[in-house]
Amino acid sequence: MAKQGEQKRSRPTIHGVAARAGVSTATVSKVVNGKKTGVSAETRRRVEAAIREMGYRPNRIGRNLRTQRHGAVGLAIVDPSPRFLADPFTTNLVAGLSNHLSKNDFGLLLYGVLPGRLAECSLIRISQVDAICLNPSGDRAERIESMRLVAGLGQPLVVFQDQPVPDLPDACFVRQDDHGGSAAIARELLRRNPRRAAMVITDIQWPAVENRVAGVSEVFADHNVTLDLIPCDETSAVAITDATTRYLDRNGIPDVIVGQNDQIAIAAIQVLRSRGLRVPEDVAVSGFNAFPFTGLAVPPLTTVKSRAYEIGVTAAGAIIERLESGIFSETDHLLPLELVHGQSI
Amino acid sequence: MAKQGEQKRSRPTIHGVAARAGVSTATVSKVVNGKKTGVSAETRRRVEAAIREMGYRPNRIGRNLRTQRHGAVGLAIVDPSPRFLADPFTTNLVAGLSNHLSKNDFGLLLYGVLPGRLAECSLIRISQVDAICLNPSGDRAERIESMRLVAGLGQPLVVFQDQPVPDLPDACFVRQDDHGGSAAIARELLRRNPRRAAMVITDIQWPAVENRVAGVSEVFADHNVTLDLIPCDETSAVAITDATTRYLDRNGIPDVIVGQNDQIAIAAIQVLRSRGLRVPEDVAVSGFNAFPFTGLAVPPLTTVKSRAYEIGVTAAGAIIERLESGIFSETDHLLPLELVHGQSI
DNA sequence: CTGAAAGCGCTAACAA
DNA sequence: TTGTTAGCGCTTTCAG
Repeated sequence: MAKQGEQKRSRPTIHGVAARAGVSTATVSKVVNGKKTGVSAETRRRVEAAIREMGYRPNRIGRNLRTQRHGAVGLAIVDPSPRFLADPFTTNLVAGLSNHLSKNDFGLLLYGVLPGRLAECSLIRISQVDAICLNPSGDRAERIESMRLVAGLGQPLVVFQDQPVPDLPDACFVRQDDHGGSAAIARELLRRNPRRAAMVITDIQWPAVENRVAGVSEVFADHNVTLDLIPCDETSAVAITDATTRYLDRNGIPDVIVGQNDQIAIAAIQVLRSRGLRVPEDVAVSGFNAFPFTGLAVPPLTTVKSRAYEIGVTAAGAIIERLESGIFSETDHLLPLELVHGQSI
Repeated sequence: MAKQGEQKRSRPTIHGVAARAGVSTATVSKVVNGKKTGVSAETRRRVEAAIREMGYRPNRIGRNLRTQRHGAVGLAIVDPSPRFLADPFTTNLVAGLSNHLSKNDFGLLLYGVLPGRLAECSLIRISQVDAICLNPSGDRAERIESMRLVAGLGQPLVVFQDQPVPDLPDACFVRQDDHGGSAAIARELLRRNPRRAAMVITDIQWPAVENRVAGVSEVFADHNVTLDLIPCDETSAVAITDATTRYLDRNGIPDVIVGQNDQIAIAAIQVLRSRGLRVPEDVAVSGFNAFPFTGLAVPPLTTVKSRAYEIGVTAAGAIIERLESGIFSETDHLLPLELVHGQSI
């Protein structure tokens, strides 16, 4: 007696619901999973009532074991800082990914990983997910190593922002055209007929940074504009202003300053203004990303609108489709970017 | 024949390993789980060899089903915006929570939830985590409703930033002393002998905002300082500057402007400067949060250093302990805050 | 020290 | 339409 029906204050299972509704577990399962067919309206009502009364919530583990699906996607963000969500680009990407996944009843398992420690991450070691997303950093070789490590798990892989690696078996790349975007910025800057430009960039090697530098240097090289790179720790406002100040002290004032992102551009503008220089009259400055808050810069930045949120959404869509069809129908999603005209050039 | 031993290119299971090593699954399980006792050295070696040769990795789901543990914690962030990770406070909290959880081999399942839609979230509908964290918003009644909804699930609950609700059974509150911090800010502002103050706040009702408003108003009320509230959409720089501008046009220039956070304070400073007003000479301005990048403000903000990352870490610690001991040893963690002296007051 | 066996909660054939 | 049943991969008694 008192074996199944009288469950002893532990959480109700499908058996308890079945007993209460006077049906079999199979029927409850059909109702829970919204199967349209195979259950009479009357039975369905009884089951739904039992579910409500008992506060039954299906246990995902049982379902997972049976279906061999986890209903979750993992995201590893490789970042040297424990504050791996500091950049608005990343947070917008995560929001887009998470929202679109949960719309399809997938969860997002979030991991920040220090460079070189990917293999130790519990996402790789133990967590079971249906697909893994990777936001790699470091130089291209390190990034490829990360991708291969994850690809070796034999799970669908989505890589953000990096150039496709052709021989990864079950992988998909989702990125925006940072190269084209920064080339557009550079062309805009050419109107100032610059002779010398400085580009302030992070000292972390993100693929996006490489592409933005490449886009700018190619355009400038074609027009004999010298390009100096100023690397710094972009997470610290002081570090940016210090590095910029040091550059100006040593090299004099360039004709244009290219910010690798808007925060950097704003910091550069601060430095210039503190020296009594006017933007854009004396020095033109450009940003990158155009997230809402950077609209506050004075003067308004000429920048490029990044599409981080859409990258997340696109990735989620690709994963859902891959999981349903068994294959990534498209393995390289490249989102085009557009210039935002401000008054800083 | 060919039933268990010859597994057909799918991942090896504990049965395959057992067959190969010529032992039972129970023995393999002991070896896999590092049980020190109950397995002879010789047997252990054979099993380990089989594991290596077959590249066996235990399936987490099977283990979970048996142990009734999910190895994951859920976080629901209630936010009217789909960009639920826009605020640095939230992202720091998430980073701290995620990092400390994964250090203990727990995953973090992240959900952005629209107000009033919590019940529809799969985190709530389906049992898939060992504990739930809630970052509530809305007015106190709505927040309490959210808490009760989650608490009704019978899972350990951690609530961020809100005032404790005494009768929630298995819950723990983790928050910082926004009230005390903003009172400190207000006392600092009193040095300017203000008669009238304006506080620019978000139009979303976060508990932190309530506390910050309360801390400021109490101090000001004691000293007969009028306090006007200026609500606006803080995610948009333009909305902040518009609301502030409108206020100044209608009410004239207050003696001090209290920003509910640093972004808002910076926007307010922009507005004041564009009118030729000096900060702090003509108007004192204060911020809140002191995340790295806001050090860039001119003049440097007088603000309060928030401890979002530590809130996340504290919550993770509380959850781990709760899961091990069966009870939250402390149900209210209140982190003290400190003033950061800048030059904006 | 080792193995047989009983499930953990759920789904999906298949049978009725 | 509904129920019976056989597992999914694993851990854990308990008996040998």
